[in-house]
Amino acid sequence: MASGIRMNLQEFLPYRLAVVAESVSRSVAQVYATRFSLTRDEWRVLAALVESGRMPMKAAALTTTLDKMQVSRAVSRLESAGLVVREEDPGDRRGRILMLTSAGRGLLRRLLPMVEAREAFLLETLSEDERRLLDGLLERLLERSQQLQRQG
Amino acid sequence: MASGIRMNLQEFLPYRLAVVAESVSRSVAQVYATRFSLTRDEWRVLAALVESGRMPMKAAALTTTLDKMQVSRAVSRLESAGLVVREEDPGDRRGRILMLTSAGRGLLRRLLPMVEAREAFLLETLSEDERRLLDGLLERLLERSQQLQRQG
DNA sequence: TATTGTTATACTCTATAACTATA
DNA sequence: TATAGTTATAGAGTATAACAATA
Repeated sequence: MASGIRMNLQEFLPYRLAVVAESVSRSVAQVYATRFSLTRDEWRVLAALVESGRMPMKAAALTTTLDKMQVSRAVSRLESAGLVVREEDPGDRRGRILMLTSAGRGLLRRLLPMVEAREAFLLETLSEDERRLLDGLLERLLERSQQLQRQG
Repeated sequence: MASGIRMNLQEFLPYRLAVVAESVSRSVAQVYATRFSLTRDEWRVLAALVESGRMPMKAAALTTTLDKMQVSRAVSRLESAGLVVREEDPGDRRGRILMLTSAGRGLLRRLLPMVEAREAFLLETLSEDERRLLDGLLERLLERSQQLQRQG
């Protein structure tokens, strides 16, 4: 072509990944946002709490890959909605521990099956081998992209 | 566990995809945002113009998966920066045709090698077979997620 | 001195829709 | 009536940093 430069956006991996991730994200957000009035950050914090029902805020930030400010704000809203409470951490009085309330557990009991049904629908088209492979490929891409970000 | 409900956020596909896509996106944005002061939307519009150097705005919206408003704003900024111009479409006077300026082409000639080097670094860890497979898996996930979004 | 969590601020992005000019 | 593009506006999300309490 005239310009002597090339680029096909459609085949550019970062673009493809962004488009797919955004579409997948929207398909799940339809459940937690539209039907349960949760933001993505609130949903992530709740999801992090499913396993044990309690977690230090610091740990919630790590497992959700949100920063402390995003967690702090999401938790404020969740607490106002009566879905979680914050209590003091006796081991480190700077920290606070998040706990699901029974209302929070109730919401998750209704929400999780819907969200997991959507994930199952997405995964239906992939064989077991393909799922494992996808997982490994994503992991490698994550590591490489983090390496690029560190080197600036 | 006490709650009788389960969910491991780390293994939840929509979450994993979002985390990887965001990290990959940031690793590329370091180039176009930090070094060339472009937003993601501006970068996408420019990338769409690489192949032929000109394109109707409507087509740019389709190939970038941005909506017409996002394209309109990105193009306004790109035009202020002297990187593209809009001219009338003689075939349909509602439409306008985007054209790269020589400054735009010059910027792309400097930017593309850097961006493509990053993509190459990301892809280095994948074999040819794995790249093809990843592409197919992403395509299937995209279709399925669009299906979920349509059904609401 | 460093860390946890909160708050403030400014900035960007997003969603919706009204508006114009054409078709 | 419908479409291409622009503009307006309000709401969400993001980035940075200052701050209080504690380690």
